[in-house]
Amino acid sequence: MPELPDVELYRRYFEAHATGREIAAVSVPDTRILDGTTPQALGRRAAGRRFDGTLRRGKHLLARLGADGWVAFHFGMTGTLEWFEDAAGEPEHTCVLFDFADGSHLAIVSVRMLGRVGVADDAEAFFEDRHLGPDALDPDFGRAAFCKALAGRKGTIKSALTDQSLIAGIGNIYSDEILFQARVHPRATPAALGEAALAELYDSMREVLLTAVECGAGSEQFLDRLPKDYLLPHRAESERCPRCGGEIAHATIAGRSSYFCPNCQKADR
DNA sequence: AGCGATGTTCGCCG
DNA sequence: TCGGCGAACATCGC
Repeated sequence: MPELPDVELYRRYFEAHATGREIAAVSVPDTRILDGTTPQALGRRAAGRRFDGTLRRGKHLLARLGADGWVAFHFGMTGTLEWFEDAAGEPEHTCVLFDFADGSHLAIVSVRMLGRVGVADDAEAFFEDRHLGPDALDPDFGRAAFCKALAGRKGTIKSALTDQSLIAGIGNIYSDEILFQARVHPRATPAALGEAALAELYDSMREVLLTAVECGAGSEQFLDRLPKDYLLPHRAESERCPRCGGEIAHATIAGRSSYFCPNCQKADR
């Protein structure tokens, strides 16, 4: 699940449960998730300190340890955060575990091991190292910057939207929803779309991501809460378009499984 | 049993 | 140089 809306909700969850608690110890039941650090280094950096703020850019969540830098989380395809009070509540597949001094815990859970946990001294440098573009919801990333970022691209609009070095935060699921809402075919090219359609696509991008956060992306009731004309609940084989009733098409585009409505979504608008 | 899955990265190719 | 593509990573569920 973790694309921008999911990670934004993880960030809020982290703020609600982990921020402010004194960290007594850090353990790493599965070190494969560590990226550029060791259990010892992570423990030295965090033990005895408190998380005092969070920062999200795209799908990366960073948690600040005062002047001692950051712990960086990336959730891959299946990673989650889980805070719990009773030690017996430790989830399966816990890779990193923060034990707080008050007896509660925060688990970083990753079933498929595609997530990453690292440390950083400087957040901006961390993002630069990863060639991460501006966050899709960054207020400073406006229509003009969006159009400029996409305009020169030769490939499909879908590959551009999901390129984290161009715009950070959009993955396979939300690129499909954004294109559906903008009525743009995933194989359209930025050049064929032109400035006006790209500007509309920008509006759809913001609207979709903000709506997904508001509706509680990833929660059980999420699909029911979404507006009636959203593709997400119908993003499957032989489903019907919530707008025109036509059959949803499935194709591999930009190397990813893509769902769209061939009737509503056009390559040149 | 086999295939595909919300992500990222790398090598190969046009 | 750019972009598409497939594989790899690891595991689960249909």
